[in-house]
Amino acid sequence: MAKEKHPTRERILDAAEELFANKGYEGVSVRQIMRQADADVSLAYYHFKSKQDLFDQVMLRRVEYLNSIRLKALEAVEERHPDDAPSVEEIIDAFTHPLLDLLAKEHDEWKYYFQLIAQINNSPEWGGELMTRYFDPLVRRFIDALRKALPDCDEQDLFWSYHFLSGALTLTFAETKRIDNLSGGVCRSSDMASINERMPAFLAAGFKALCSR
Amino acid sequence: MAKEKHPTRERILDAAEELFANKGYEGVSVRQIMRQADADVSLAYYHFKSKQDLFDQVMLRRVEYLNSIRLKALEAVEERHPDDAPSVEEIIDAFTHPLLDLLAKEHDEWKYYFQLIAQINNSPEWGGELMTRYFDPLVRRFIDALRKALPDCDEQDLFWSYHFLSGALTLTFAETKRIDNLSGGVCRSSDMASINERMPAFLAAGFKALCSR
DNA sequence: ATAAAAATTCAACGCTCGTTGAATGGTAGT
DNA sequence: ACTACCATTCAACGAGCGTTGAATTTTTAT
Repeated sequence: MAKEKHPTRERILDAAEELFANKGYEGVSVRQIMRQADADVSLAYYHFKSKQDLFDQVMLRRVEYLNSIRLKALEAVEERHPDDAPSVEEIIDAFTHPLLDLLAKEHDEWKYYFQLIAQINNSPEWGGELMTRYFDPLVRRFIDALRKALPDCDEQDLFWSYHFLSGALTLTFAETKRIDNLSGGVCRSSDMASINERMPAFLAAGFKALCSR
Repeated sequence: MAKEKHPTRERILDAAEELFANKGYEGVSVRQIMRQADADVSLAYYHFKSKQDLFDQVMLRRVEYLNSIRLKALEAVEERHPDDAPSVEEIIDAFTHPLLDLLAKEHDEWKYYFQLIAQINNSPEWGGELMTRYFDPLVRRFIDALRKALPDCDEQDLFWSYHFLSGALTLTFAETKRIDNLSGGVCRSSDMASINERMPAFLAAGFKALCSR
């Protein structure tokens, strides 16, 4: 496993990320995290202020990079269309593709982070606030782009469409293997290439259907 | 509040349902549940075998009724089409409408149960297994109906489409208020009528787009 | 080599956790 | 009135919780 490559602080973040993703914030103790990180319990409180702070740092570690690559993907699409508006599908693809590509890598570096986001997005307690805090500016940027691509779209239709998109995307992150059972092995939760092929088309059709009623 | 109407066992289930939905299974203690149910801690272990059993009974209490009304809705749609196949939108509507109607009631009887389902569906740990156990027969029935409505659809496209549907639907259950913030008040998470108007059309367009590529 | 700073270890705090067993009250049938 | 039986209360168990302070080792800078 060669765990000793990383400095302690990162090993703690790695362990916390994986365990929070699997069991939820309350389902994991600091002691369990530090056991997995192979370090003394009190080191958690040397490197972080509290369990909650550790959780926050797990979230923050990756969120900026995530937002930056998604913004770049959107800007690239827009630069490809200096005159007209990009298609709905292109915009949605810029929103989802960067994430699914990270998940498609053979190592698990991003897997647990996205599982965590899936849980947060669907948590009545923290879902609204955390997702807003971390992703709102980027999401507004994408919705602006979609509004331009669908100039006659009612605002409610636009936001509800994004809501459906968000649900479909984050359930994909959870990788619960439900679809593996349901499909009898025809589909696999971890098969991001298949999702990449299908999700933007599926969602773009939904946007267009709602916004041109 | 007039809590004393219900027998103890139901009061415990009510309290557990609400607290599990808000904080997750591990985020709530049996003591908290019994405090909210206004009963002694040990009564939890008189009426239920363990905390896990209490959770299971919370799930089981409503799942049969849920499956029965959704099956009836599908059968009603099919009876309306004795010769041809029902439309994709009608089938999806039968899948979602009964649930959203329960959520639309002014009291909160069903709210917490659906929030719980939203969390479970997106939980890497239990999501696949629990959802499969409780909803698989019904879901297979609906997918069969959709397959008939989309006879040329590839199996992978069909299952992935259902996956996107499931994500969109369960995020709606979570009622995280994220869309309230994002839309600046234009949309409200609790506005099931608005979702009822839009979700079947959105998802049906997605199914059709994927299945006729 | 030495002093300062960073990282790690050890022991412990008060508290809550899930769970249990034994004692008590209430209610129905005889 | 007596007896079962169902429902509830009370007290407690060992274990694990988040967190802290002080002592110790390791690294860095002079």
